Amino acid sequence: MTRSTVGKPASPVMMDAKSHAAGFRKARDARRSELIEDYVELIADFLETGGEARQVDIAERLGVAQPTVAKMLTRLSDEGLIVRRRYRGIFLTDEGRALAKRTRERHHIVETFLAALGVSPETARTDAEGIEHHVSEETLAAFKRFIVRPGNSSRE
Amino acid sequence: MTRSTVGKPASPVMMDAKSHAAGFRKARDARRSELIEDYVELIADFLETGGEARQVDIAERLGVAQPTVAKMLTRLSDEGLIVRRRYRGIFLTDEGRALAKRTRERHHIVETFLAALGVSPETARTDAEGIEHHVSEETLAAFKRFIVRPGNSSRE
DNA sequence: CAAGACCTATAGTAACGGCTATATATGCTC
DNA sequence: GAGCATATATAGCCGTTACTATAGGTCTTG
Ligand SMILES: [Mn+2]
Ligand SMILES: [Mn+2]
Ligand SMILES: [Mn+2]
Ligand SMILES: [Mn+2]
Repeated sequence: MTRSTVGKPASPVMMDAKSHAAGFRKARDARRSELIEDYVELIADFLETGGEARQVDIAERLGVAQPTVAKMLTRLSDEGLIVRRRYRGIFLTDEGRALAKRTRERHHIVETFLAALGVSPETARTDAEGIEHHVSEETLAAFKRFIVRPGNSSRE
Repeated sequence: MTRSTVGKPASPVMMDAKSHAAGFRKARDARRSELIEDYVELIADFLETGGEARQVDIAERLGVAQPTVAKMLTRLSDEGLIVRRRYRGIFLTDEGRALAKRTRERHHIVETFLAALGVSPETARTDAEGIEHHVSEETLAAFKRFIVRPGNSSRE
């Protein structure tokens, strides 16, 4: 419609539509992998803290019902990230282990960064749980730099 | 590390299950409001940059199909955030406008923060689109502090 | 004012992620 | 080894967010 902007008070211009859409798309993609990442990371936690990764344990940790976990595990299994051994627990494939490693490192960096920024440990933990999935490599690098030398991150 | 037990190679302990679950729950809740926030913010952008907020425009910006927008708008309308005027575009209710304001401020702070941290404008924009929805008030305050005085964020 | 362009609505489908209820398999204990 | 407790699987439901295809309005323009 582009009605003639005569007396209008300097309306700022929106960003390029294509870039905007690309940003939203990326966020949607991240949303789709959030759960997978959390599951794989959690399973790795269980396995490496000496315990087994059983459905009931995972369900309790995530705060969801056991059948919800069962269904999700089918998806993880379909994607080749885990192996299920009935009544023996869940195990990670090589691919799953690799994803868990990356994911956990990223999670740790995000949480540590928030704490370094002055956020309380409790909030850092909570916020990191969601933020982690939307942090690009570049931003992650910036977080790392800040953790090492707070205050030296951007000023040249 | 608690290397008390013999043989076993220092298995660290997982955090409290209840807190863990609470964190996941909060992230899930945030996920449910992500879309609503993005829509309302985007509609406000359209309206305040002199244009109209039409379904086709919104669809293009978000990178989704028009019927997807139509359905989502029904939800926004049901929740009292918008008013639809056929062929005249979408308008925000008072409640919608209030949500848009909060959301946009938060978005802006997150993006500005990332840039201040040394992240490229492009990446800052992209990452902020996802991160914004998972940033608590406390973290937002920390971001603001950093923007004002980079490097002075974590001192008491 | 009629045609066509453009916008919106609706129908039908699918994947995902959650739930409850219930069936079945396994492991433990006596 | 039988019984019971526990873990897992399955069925069926729902809401959300996407899609395509298509029908139906409205606006503009020749
Ligand atoms: Mn995580
Ligand atoms: Mn997470
Ligand atoms: Mn936003
Ligand atoms: Mn967003």
